[in-house]
Amino acid sequence: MNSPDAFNALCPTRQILDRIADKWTVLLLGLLAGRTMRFNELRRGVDGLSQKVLSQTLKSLERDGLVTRAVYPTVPVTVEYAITDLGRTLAATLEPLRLWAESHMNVIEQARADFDRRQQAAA
Amino acid sequence: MNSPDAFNALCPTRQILDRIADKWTVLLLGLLAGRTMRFNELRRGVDGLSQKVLSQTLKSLERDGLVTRAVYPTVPVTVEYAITDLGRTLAATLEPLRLWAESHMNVIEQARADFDRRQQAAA
DNA sequence: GTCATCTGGTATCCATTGGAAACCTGATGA
DNA sequence: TCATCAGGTTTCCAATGGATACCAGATGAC
Repeated sequence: MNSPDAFNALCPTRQILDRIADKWTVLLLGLLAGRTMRFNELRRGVDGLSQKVLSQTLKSLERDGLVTRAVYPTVPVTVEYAITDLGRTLAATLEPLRLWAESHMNVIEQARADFDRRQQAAA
Repeated sequence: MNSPDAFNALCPTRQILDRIADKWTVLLLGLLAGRTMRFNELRRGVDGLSQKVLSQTLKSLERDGLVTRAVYPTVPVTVEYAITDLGRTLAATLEPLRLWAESHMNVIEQARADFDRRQQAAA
């Protein structure tokens, strides 16, 4: 048995990395790490996330054992999504990513402006 | 000026998160954190990454100030990509992600098998 | 009685993206 | 004279993404 290696396209970790290195996953697990939430609540919490993609993303998170899905036969139906212990370990890994983006926003925007100006000058 | 918030679709951090939460970015910065590398060297290092996408990804990493690109007029031409200090802070944030994928591979695969079996049983 | 509303989805359609493969330049070696 | 190298760009097709419409089933407003 070979050791896991995400640099190898055939290693299962590659596909796992593909799923977890995803902006919607980062944001959804960020919310669910705080508390259990309902479908439309998640949708409202993550601006710009369509119903279709939310549904797909939650399904794959559930399949991977990162969240659980509970249906309550109320009217209208209530569906609650909760993070699992495994999901919590991933959320702890993903949170720094969101925080990095937020704290380096200005530096990145400056770098982009500089790059674009150089490109402009070269043309 | 509002504080950065990746949950808001219009915040620049959302777009930044979209770029950094990407499997190719994780793997490329993982390699470049080790040492400066050439174009085809990176391609060989990241199995399954096409030339087109490598070129695009490197270009956006350069624009964001995460890597630098140096061209040497040898024959054939030599192009070296090096990580920047800013890129190094991101690489440090992304590495745990790759390690998480590698260390939880078995748990995830087990969860998937369980899920699929339950789905099968329900059908 | 009838219509609009709620939830948690699917179904459909089109635009964007991704990957595979071919092509390109320009010099060099067989 | 032809193949080869690096570092791309171009082209083509398949897969994904997002916007929108639709669905069930009950409930509340009118």
